[in-house]
Amino acid sequence: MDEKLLKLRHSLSHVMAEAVLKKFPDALLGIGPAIEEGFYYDFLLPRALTPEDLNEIEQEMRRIVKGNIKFVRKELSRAEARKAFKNQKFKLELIDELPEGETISTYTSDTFTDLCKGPHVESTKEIPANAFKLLEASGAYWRGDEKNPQLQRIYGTAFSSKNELDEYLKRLEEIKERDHRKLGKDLELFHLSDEIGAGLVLWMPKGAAVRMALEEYWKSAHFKAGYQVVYSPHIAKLDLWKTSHHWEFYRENMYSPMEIEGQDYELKPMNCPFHLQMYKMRKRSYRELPLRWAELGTVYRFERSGVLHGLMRVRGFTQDDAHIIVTPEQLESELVNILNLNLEILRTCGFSEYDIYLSTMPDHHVGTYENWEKATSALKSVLEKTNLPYKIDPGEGVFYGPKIDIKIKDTLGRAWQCTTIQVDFNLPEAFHITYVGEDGQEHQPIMLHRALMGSLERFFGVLIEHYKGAFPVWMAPVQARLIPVTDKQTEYCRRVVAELRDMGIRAELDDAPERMQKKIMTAQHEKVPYQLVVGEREAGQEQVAVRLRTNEDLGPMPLADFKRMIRRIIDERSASLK
RNA sequence: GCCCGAGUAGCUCAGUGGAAGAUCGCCUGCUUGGUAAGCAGGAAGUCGCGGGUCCGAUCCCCGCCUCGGGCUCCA
Repeated sequence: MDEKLLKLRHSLSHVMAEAVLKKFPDALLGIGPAIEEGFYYDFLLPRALTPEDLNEIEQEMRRIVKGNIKFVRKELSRAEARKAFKNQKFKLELIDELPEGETISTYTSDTFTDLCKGPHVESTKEIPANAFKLLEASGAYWRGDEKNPQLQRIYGTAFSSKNELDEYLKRLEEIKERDHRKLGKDLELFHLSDEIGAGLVLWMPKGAAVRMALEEYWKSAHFKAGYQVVYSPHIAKLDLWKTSHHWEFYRENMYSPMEIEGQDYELKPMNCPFHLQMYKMRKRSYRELPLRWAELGTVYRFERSGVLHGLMRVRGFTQDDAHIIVTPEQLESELVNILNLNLEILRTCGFSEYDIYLSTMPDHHVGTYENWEKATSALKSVLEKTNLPYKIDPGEGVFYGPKIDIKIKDTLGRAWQCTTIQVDFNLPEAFHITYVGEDGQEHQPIMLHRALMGSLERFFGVLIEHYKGAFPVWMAPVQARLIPVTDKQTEYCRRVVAELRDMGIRAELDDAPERMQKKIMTAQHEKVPYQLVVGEREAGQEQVAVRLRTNEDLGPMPLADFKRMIRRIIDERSASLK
């Protein structure tokens, strides 16, 4: 965000606070910063805000802005500041936490003075009165800590011109239209049923078709990259999770154990301990490494009810997981392999822009500082060698090791965390896994955890929003829909469907007692890539008239030509339709 | 989990302290139509669940559930 916009938004948050104080003179003030998409301010108020309140506050803000109010900065001593904000306990807390020697300043505009280091606009003259809007009120804990009192946060947004505001509001509308929950319902991709339980996904046939296409591609890409696929059960003895340290470090996300014949079993939140048991089935040689075991493993994690969100945040999900056992010498080159496979898979699925983060050692962790250091520098060096720009996320690693997280950017530029690549010295240690080296001695290998799509549920949610439901042909739930012009062509259409299905193409006949135009509209709404219209002319000449969901009409073509075209588009996993 | 808001037909959504509505979809009949909605008829609702107030509650009150927007956390 540029400096000008930042000043504008931050100044508006002060104007908003003034308006709120006029309405609620006893309001206690939290903080009120400018943010990525606007600004907010937190207040402790005597009652809950209503939408009408927001309206009134916004009107009052417009009145204030039009008054050409000056923003005046003043520096003061800690004692003066404490005195000035003696009735504002949250501000006092902030003052007391300012480090010794820090300049303390306030900004006064009109009747409102706030503890603030600035900067601000010179005067509200610089704020266009028609380019800001209050968006919503919600709850927010003081300082983001749920042990603290909950304040009411008012969000607003502001721009340098009405045009930009309108564009932003239009973008919000666009986001709403792409919402995977809405599209998932309209297109019958998935279903979340109260009676099944929150955060537990039912994949409807059309969503399942997309998933199968993804899984098929995923398997072939992994096969080429030297992976082997494995399967493991959904529950395991609680002791396994104690050995792995998950019970100690990850318990808050795990479900309560269930007792089976006097033994405690636990629903799996991760796949790794299973793969380690497979490794330990027998003695392993360095000649077998790197050992790459992949599993579409379904895990269950407890998530607080308030964080669940469609497919993006659920309680049961399938990771495209893999665990790779390497010797220390193989670590870096294997990380490069993973990154390459990852970028290839993401690109094929339509994503070519990313935000990459390197997450370092968290406070609560296992393992030696030395190992953490080694692992972190390996990740760093690989990112640098592959020329991928990244940011450091300090303290955000997993308890057993540092990680690279990749957020993919969709068509609207929104970032979604999917890929995670983690280095782990802990589990090999905890499970005492070894390999016999060239020297005949036992050594401890390093384990890599990685999920590229992340979870199929979230990845699917991102895909739905990215493509707005109009999936590339290779993923599309229905790839071709046969539309007879009259009933007389139904038999021919049935035969074409059978022939296409023989080729593995998801083709369907629309034999509803409706007119062709209606069937085209239905296919358009369902975003079916190819609508094959068949009238007397086509049926008589072994042809189909090909209409694309882009509304483009390719006209009649020999059925054999269409088959060749769709075969090629699918095999190339092309984003195009012809 | 917490704060705020919402829950009416399969979907989207009107509505009312006194007989529950529309559109699309679904079913039936007619229509056989050449690139985005043919005509007619019909079925469909425990008005989220439980309790309370009231002669009477889908509507008012209380509790719960689910969903949405946030806070916090994550694939």
